[in-house]
Amino acid sequence: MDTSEHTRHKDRPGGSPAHQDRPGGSPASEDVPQRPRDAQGTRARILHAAGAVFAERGYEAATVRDIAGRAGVNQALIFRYFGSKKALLTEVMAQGGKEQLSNTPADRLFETALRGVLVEGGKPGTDRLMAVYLRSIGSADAAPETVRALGEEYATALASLSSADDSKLRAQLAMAWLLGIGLMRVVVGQEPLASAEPDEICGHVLTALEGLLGERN
Amino acid sequence: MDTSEHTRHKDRPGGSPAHQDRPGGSPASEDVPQRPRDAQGTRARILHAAGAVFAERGYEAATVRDIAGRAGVNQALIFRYFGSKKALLTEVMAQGGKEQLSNTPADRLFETALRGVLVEGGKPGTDRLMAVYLRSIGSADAAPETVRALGEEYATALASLSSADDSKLRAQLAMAWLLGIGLMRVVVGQEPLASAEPDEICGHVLTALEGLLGERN
DNA sequence: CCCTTATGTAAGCAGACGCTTACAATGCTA
DNA sequence: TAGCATTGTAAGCGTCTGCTTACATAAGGG
Repeated sequence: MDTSEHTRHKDRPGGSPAHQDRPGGSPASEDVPQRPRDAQGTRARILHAAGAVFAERGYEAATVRDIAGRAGVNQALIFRYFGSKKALLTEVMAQGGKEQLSNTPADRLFETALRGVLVEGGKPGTDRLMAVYLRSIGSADAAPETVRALGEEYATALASLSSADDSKLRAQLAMAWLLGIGLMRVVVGQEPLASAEPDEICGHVLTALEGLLGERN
Repeated sequence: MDTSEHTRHKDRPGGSPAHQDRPGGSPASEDVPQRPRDAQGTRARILHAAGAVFAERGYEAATVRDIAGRAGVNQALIFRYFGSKKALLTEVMAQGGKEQLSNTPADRLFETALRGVLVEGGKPGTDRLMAVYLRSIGSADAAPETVRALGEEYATALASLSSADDSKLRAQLAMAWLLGIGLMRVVVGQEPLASAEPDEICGHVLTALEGLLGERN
């Protein structure tokens, strides 16, 4: 069928040996103009590119050749640094997952996460972790496990807000809503949900969940 | 190293030439004991097998060889009857999608759909249409389109319950919750959500959504 | 009976895939 | 300068994929 559809970054054209300068807005860019043999930098570039490709195509449709091409790196390095494609996905998912959890008080956690989905999910600039989750959840078995583990922690934190005996179930229902909204916006793109203002969605959802999460019983 | 990750149904084991009689508990089995050249029956068997395989593995991970094997049919027939793997998915998704919509009054629609997800989604016996949606939504571009179209109709019907000016957005939020719950139960399998009683979940969700869907403003 | 059409089968094609291997640079240290 | 581990590269291996082709049956009609 298609075989084409996405731009094939063939390879570096001529004899120029591989280094292609700093790609630009790297974080806290050192003054070092060229670092031709930088393991950490290469690892980071691979991780970043992998996040982007997984977010765009999902785990199965993404290829290590695509990732290597986007990172400007030989694909053999992916296996040197990460071992396998699956391990790469796991690493991508693991990075940055728990930061929000430890930096946010429980009673602000849900709204923060929801706004994260609403804002971060769509823009191509951000790391789009949620898109990786949503697009890969059906295929790779690593994805459901990671989502389950991460969701477990969110739900536990969220459950502490309610003293109901089924507080965990309630918290998981709230998390499920969050995921569903992300799915509809990012992957399905259903209107008017996909273009609605985060504030409006937040208002509706938080109002509806008031009883579920906050009630004394 | 593994490269495999999921059980590979290698191929038909021995020299036995692929025929393998009527598998037994086929749905509403006609009395016809053997119909060696039955186009409609073959088509139906392929569709049924495709639904099962797509539901279990998702679109990308499912192979036409798997589907053909499960249907007890030569894989070339899949392309004769459906043209392509993607067209097969579309057909699988299209079947039975709108029946519920036309058979259910709007004010019972959401609960009916929700219970459908909660009951049908898990059991391996049923056709598990929801599982196909959830597992394939990230990969095949046919899936998001179908989900969007179907969700559009559900949301429109649901929106008629509210006279709010953003009633459609509200309805889509409700549908998103439904999808998210299905995702968490069927694909992720997060406990205690995955094993919770449909009645309990229904109660929580319907209570929370009362204001969203029913309110006069 | 042959001819045509519908149905099923066996084999394979061309390409993409994850991953490996053999080897060239590079930098560090002694 | 020699030795060595680290980092990067080119090429390909074996397998799987969706899909096609050439051919075997079966039914039906003249």
